[in-house]
Amino acid sequence: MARPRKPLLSRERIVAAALALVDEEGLQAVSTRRLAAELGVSGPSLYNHFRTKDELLDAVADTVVAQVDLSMFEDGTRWADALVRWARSYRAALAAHPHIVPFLAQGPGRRPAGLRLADAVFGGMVNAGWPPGHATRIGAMMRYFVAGSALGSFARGFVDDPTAYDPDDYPHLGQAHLLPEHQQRVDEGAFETGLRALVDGLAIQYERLR
Amino acid sequence: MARPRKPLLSRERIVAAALALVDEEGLQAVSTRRLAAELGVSGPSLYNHFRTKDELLDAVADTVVAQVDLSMFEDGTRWADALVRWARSYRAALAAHPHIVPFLAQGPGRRPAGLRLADAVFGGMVNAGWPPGHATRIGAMMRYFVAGSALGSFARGFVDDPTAYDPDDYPHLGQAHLLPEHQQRVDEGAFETGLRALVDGLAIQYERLR
DNA sequence: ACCTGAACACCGTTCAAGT
DNA sequence: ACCTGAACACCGTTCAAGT
Repeated sequence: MARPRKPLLSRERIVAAALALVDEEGLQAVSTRRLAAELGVSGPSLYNHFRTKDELLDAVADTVVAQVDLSMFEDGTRWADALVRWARSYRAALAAHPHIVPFLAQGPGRRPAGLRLADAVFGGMVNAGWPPGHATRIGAMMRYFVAGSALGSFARGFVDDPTAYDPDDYPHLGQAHLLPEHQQRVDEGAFETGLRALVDGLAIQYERLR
Repeated sequence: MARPRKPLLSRERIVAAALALVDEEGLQAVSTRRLAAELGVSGPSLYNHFRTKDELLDAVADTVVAQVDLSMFEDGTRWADALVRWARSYRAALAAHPHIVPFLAQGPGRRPAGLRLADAVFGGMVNAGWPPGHATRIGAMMRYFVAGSALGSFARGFVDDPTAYDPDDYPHLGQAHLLPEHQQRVDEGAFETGLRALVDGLAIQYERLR
């Protein structure tokens, strides 16, 4: 076939196919050959659009982070409410694509959407009266919490098998085998509880600064 | 060579070598052939001791989690102080081996040390008077925060290059290029700030239960 | 510029063969 | 039981060749 008159691929098409594959079958399913096959081309074709597979995954990660709503840092919302709304949007964006989170959580690097996110939360906190050092730590701790919550379900981390929890070894885990079936309620409840606690705790620190 | 009179390998030796390799060169450096070479044997030999590479990594993850101190849940420490001490030990254990965290954060599964940890924190919170549902959420949210903080440095996620942060695009990131060189202070400060906020926020919820 | 097949140096895992 | 080499079906990436 060689070069077609109209390109078969584009960065956008490749990223979309890669994200679909990550979501359906996990990060390890994304091989250059497999991804190329989904797109109807041969493996090396991808290297006309991305220099390495890592650069491709960077682009995938950035489209996920680009979904996070940042408007609350510029529309006059008070800082504590802004953090809550932002954290929910941030978690929703990441939890929709959990298999890319380990990759994405390595930091923004040079990814534009990651940097915009860091810029927005830092700027929002500074404008709300937090000293820069505190603003940095708030951005960091929120990323810890959100990335950790999207990285893997707490509830689904337990096996769905009562015999896995010997009462002699684990006296308090008698109900743990029920966690997987309540996955969404447990994980969202824990996220909301933690988010509430984090923001309440920050409010105490904010008062001390006055 | 075939079978030696005394086994060349053991699960313990394999796990120790794998952990060293993960720490020095990252998870992707741990291939069966490479690991076997470090141990002076051929690749397939590992399959006499572990059924799959994943089972081997499970064992590596479990030795890391086994380092976490759980004594504060049984020595009469009050719940809030116990959570703080536990979280610090938990984070220290994971942050010492950051490359295994994405694997480990998928949940305890059937790993004994992971289950002991879940059992201890849940039992500790229930014994302190938290209702079981709250105790579950506390365990989950602490895992989110600790795993997220150990998964990747916040500070090192930024590139060490002033020109990477165009003021037109990122008006508040003028100092971001300095973050990597203060990595430890920034990350530990953010962890301590977040931990304080989480526990203070939980204390408010605890009061409401009375 | 953008695709191809061939090639290189790797993977995880299975298996028959050796002691 | 526990090691080996050979083999299978994969990897990421490079590169010369094609239009």
